Amino acid sequence: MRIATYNINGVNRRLENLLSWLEVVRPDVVCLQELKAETSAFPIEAIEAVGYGAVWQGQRSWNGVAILARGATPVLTRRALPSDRYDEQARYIEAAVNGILFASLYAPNGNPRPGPKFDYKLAWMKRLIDHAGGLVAAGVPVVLAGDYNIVPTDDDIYPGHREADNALLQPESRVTFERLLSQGWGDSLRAVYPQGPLWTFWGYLRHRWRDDKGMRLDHLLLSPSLQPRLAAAGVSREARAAEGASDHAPVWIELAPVRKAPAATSGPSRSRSTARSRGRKRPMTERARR
DNA sequence: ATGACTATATTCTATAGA
Repeated sequence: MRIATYNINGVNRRLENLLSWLEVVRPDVVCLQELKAETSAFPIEAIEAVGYGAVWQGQRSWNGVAILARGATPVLTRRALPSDRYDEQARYIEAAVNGILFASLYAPNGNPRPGPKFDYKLAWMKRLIDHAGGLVAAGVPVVLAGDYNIVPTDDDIYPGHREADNALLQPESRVTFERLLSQGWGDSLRAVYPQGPLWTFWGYLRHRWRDDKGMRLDHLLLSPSLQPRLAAAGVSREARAAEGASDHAPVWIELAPVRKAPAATSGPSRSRSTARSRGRKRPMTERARR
């Protein structure tokens, strides 16, 4: 199952970029952010025409989130975070597809700092953490996908940057991301690529794309039960390189199918995988202790 | 300190983004 998150930066302005990317990558589920369109202006007919169903929450001018599913309509579970007093800001939508719960979230930017926008960023993240904690406690399989507007570590921004005042890098911002992970969520891109550049955003200003000076802002967090199924991950840089592209690239993961319990009549394929697991090295923690 | 770039609404200018 291929899952992607994509800050599209205007779903109507970039509809052709979105459709051509969908037709090439064919993800099973896509979480979109920054629709920049009212709910009534979401291009559902064009999206259905390439084989996707969708749920979405729009807003005039800014924000806006959606969840797309190939060959299915996601089952909506909520259109905002609980106790969200800022419902006019369309930043969260949640829906189930094939037994997995998906959230598409667009966290506040928070600049300039200090100020009310930074306060709102931290307050919104606290509401996300409260809700996410409930999802982990419930034990359901969940993917929290979206633009978190947080650079988690110094390894997630181009070297030599001068962004020290940026709300996306502040310790208070990073702590909220760490609190999420400490609930048990797995940062899937870093699970596959533990170190090194993994940019998902390159600003339009100052030739950031040409110079490959990016940041990692878009994250796919997996609930504990899904983490063993993580098979591959990547950033669709070709979409950022395209004409008229969003300033974000799509980020994707591949989840392996659920392994079925061995049936009594299982054939030769089972013995092969058993042999492979027998030859596996001992876990890192065990080796490290010696 | 400012603007550079790209978007939408407030539209020959302002606001937001990151």
